[in-house]
Amino acid sequence: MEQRDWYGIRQVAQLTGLSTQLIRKWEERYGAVAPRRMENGYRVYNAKDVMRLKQLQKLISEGFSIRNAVLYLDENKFEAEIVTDRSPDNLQENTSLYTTKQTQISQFMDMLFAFGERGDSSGIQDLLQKVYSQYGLEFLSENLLIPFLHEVGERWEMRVWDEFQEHISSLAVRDFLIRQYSSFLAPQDAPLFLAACIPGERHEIMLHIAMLEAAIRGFKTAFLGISPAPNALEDAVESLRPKIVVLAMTTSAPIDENPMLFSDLEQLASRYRQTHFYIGGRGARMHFKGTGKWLRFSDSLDSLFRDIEHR
Amino acid sequence: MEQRDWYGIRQVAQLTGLSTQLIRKWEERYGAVAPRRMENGYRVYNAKDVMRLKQLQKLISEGFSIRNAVLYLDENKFEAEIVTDRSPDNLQENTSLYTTKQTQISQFMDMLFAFGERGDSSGIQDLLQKVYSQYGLEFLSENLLIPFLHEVGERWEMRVWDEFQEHISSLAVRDFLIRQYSSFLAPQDAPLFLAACIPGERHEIMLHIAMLEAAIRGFKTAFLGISPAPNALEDAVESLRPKIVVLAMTTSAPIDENPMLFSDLEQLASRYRQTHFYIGGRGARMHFKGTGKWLRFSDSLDSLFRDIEHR
DNA sequence: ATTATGATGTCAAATGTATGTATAAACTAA
DNA sequence: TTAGTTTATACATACATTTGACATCATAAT
Repeated sequence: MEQRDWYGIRQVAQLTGLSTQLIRKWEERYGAVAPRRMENGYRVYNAKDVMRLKQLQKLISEGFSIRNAVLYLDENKFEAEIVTDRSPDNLQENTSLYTTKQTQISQFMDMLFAFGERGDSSGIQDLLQKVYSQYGLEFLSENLLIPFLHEVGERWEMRVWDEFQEHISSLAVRDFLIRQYSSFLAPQDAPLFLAACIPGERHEIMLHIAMLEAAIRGFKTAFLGISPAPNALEDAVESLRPKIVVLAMTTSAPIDENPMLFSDLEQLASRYRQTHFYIGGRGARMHFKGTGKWLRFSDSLDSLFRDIEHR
Repeated sequence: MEQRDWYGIRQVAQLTGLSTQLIRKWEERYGAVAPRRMENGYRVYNAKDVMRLKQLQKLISEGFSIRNAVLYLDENKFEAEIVTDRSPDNLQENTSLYTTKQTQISQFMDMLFAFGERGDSSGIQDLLQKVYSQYGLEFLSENLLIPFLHEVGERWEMRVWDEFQEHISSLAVRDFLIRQYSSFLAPQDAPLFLAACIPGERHEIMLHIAMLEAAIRGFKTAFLGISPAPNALEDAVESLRPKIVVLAMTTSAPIDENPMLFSDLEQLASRYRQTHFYIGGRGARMHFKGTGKWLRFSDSLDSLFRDIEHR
């Protein structure tokens, strides 16, 4: 999920904006987090711990005391694990101890498709919530979200599913993601992550996944939305001065409509060198051959951040 | 109302606008509420307590004394849910309260526009959250959301705002609404409320407001999304058998593209008589003259539900 | 008209709790 | 050494609770 899967207390402090002492006190007094320890006793945090701290900050900003915020999160965690038995009727849940991770994934997928088939948006969202809080975003995203969205699209194109099934399923995923990333509190001076669909593009969901990842990493996020006019992107960059701009291009349509698209963007990127411009998606992978100097291709935030570090 | 069912006195004060001292005094003197206590003696309120305090405020604003308001609520414990416009003994015209509310609204609006101006999505969402929990959806929707969205559109058309400011502001409102209504858990067998944009229509936000209202009223909600193909709506109705279908049509574009639109929909509606079909929005108000037999015009869920009852 | 009474919101003091920060002493790593 | 981590303790500020006082105002009694 992150560049690294563990953090020292100092890094956690920097990522959350909390002091190291406070992080320890929250652990001691309220059980806010439960980091593992190295042999020497040093605390070792994982990405989930960092997320939890950020969620606590968000709750505090909404009027919770830290004590109650922890209670609240723990309560919801409990609820999230009970939800398991809301499986559709035509599937009986197999809670055998011998289920491997693979079979569990395919069980989740089956449930998702069953929910989507009957247009049960909240069923989808509850399941995603459960998997998310149990296994984290990386697992959820790679093993469930992306394959699910992909096959939902397939089923629609193959006429296996009606359009409404595709729409409701996609929107359920979108709504889930929106709920997640708006539960993080980013510090005022955090760098900005701007996500936008390329003119002519209408698939926004991958961007929401990226935004959730960015929010977890401590960015403020802004979403420019579907198909903004060409100059809207420039206006936004000019005003917001984001650290990163990510553009989605899942189909070939945009390049058909405007063959100059990439060079236009490259030129825009060259004018704002404080901002890193990336383009991603299937459409971009197919057509964006020349790795531009200022506009680059990236399919995952992981590779994106690696790229930034090596610039 | 919310998923969570306990609040500290601080949050209750924030939610109701009462001071913590007053909340305690009301409890001590009149038994206004009876919160449980934590081990340390701190008060723990539940959603009912908060509701009750809000009802008391409403009664006081209508002229009741606090003492009588409590007595009134206790006497009418079972019908007290609807305490709307009951005339009190000594009704005094309190214009001061009204004007302060007016200035408060315009203050909120100013803040919203300030946030929107700098593309601060989470600023918008936090403010909406505050107003929502303090004054409820009706107030928020009528006095802030709809005027705000309206003027955001204006500013964009008048070139006062750039497109990105319009997009980010609208999306912030959308995300806020999505977060709200997905926090409602409707029972499995609740009637379904299906919202969809008419083919050619791309404004989805009003539908999200409607969905939130429906969720509050206990409906399961489903959102079919932007511009579904003509048959997608029929497929969805056929499969999901919603109790209510609401269609949004804010512009005139759809009727220009397909002059038969209304009669097509009327025909669809006539085939599913268990389902109530409504169409709303500025575009519909302008063009939908003949009040159809099965497809009807409605601009608010209030009027919609009144209409259903009188059918 | 003046006074007494009661209702109500606000304030203050005394006491305990919650929470963020600071320091000391021991230990670890580079 | 020097900087960072650990535990433990101390402390200040903010917050919660109880109790009672007080000012204001409307209403009833004088």
